[in-house]
Amino acid sequence: MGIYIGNLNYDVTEEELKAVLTAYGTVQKLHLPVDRETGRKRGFGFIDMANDTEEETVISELDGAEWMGRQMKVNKARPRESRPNKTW
DNA sequence: GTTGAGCGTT
Repeated sequence: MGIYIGNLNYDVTEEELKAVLTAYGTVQKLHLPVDRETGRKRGFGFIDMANDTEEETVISELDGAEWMGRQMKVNKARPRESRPNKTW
């Protein structure tokens, strides 16, 4: 299970995000999705920590924390497969 | 400005 981070500043980059997360553990994966049709940032991201303990630490330390001028929402991520229905 | 990809079908 990865971690979901929402309400990010749209200008935040992967390396900036990773720099923050590294302070609480080992970042294994990091993903900042971009809108597939427009190519713009979406203001949220996903990360994977080395273990559950670090995961909990990141969530408890960063959820609701103000960063880059906005309060991050940090939580356990949901499975990717659960896609809302698209027309196709 | 809050849950990732890919393919118009894996």
